[in-house]
Amino acid sequence: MSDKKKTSPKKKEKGKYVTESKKEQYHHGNLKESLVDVALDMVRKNGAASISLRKVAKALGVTQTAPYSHFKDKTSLFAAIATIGFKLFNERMSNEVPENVDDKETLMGLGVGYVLFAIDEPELFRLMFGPEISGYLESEELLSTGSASYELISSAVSQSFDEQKIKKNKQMAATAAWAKVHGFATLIVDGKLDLPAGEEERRKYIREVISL
Amino acid sequence: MSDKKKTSPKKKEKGKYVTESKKEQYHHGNLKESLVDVALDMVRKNGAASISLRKVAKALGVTQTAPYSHFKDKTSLFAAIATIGFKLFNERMSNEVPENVDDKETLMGLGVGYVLFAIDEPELFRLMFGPEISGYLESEELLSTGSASYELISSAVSQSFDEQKIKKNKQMAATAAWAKVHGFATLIVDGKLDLPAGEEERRKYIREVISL
DNA sequence: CGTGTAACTTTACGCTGTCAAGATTAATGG
DNA sequence: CCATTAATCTTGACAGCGTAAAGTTACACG
Repeated sequence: MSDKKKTSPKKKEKGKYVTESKKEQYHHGNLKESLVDVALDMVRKNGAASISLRKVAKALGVTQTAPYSHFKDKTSLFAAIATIGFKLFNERMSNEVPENVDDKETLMGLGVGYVLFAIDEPELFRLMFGPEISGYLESEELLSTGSASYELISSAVSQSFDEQKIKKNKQMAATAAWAKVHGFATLIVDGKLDLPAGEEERRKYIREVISL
Repeated sequence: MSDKKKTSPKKKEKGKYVTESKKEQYHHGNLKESLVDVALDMVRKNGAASISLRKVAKALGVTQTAPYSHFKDKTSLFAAIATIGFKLFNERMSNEVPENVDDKETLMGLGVGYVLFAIDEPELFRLMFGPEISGYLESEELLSTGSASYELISSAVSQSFDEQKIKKNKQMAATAAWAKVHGFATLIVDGKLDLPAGEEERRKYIREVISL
């Protein structure tokens, strides 16, 4: 009943994310970022369903309730991860568009980027479009990065149609384009489709399917 | 310490699924079907995530472990529900195809049915294509009803292409068709798209988007 | 009628998200 | 520089979850 306090410092195993050097400090220092880092890793490796706040906390050497100082609940941690996901997603799409191409090629590039991202980051993609954060409206950043994705495609469709002097309803065309590419990505991520092996073969395959 | 056994019969509330009349029998009678019925209801109303085996059991007036006499685990109950889902899904698609139409119209009807099903049964659709049963290979019936869906579309694409004397890779064309319709349905189910109000307006809208 | 077996209960374990209250430390302002 | 405040983290607890193990009931069949 005498020593409640840390007589032995628990011999913390100190994984790569546990604060280094300055041993055993009460405040972690940058727990919030670390939580996102670790959780992002876990999502990538084993999917969002495999995550528990307690495991994330333990991996960082803090107690199970420490995350609640930085995140309202589990969903808001997922939202932070998904936000990162959408940023990477938007970059990936943009990077797939070559300089100085016409609007049709721009649209194609975005679509290829969309699908390639899903291939490279299946679990992150699932989280971004999955039920864990669906209907979560409390993060402005998540909403904006998320809708930025749609804007990319939507405006490319619009411009592509101007270019080709097509008069069809642009909104519906954008929906159709988005649906095709999203469905393709979803089916791949869910293991419903087989893919060619190399990156370039895949790019070619994706282009062909998208253009059908 | 004397009366472990049911001195008072617990005054069972007896919801609509609890076996009627013959009160308080040890054996439920048709627990397996009842479990699926109740769970299907719950999925429809609140989504698969809202389900717990314990709640399903309680709704039927049996103890929490009773379901394990009929289902290996929670996933296999989900698989049973998804199987029903795929049967309804396949019926819905087939019913949307009028008699004596060409292969192109057949394909269109299937697509419209695909999307309409997703609209009418969003939670069931999500379960059918969601992570809960993804990778579950232990139910032959689930696998066959599931792949029947793909066959419907795939063979319609194939015939439609013969009809139109199109020579493109049929498999890729089937993939593209499936992707478009599946992505469309997924986006609707996830609340990412707005829909017209009436059934006929929706049918028209779906046809237009699909044909783009 | 006796017995095996399928259907169900009892009990229990470890894991989960999250709340409330307290301890510790960093930050701030006098 | 010190006192107070506010942020951060810990302790402890609760209810709900999936599910394993072992016991009980009752029906089906020889």
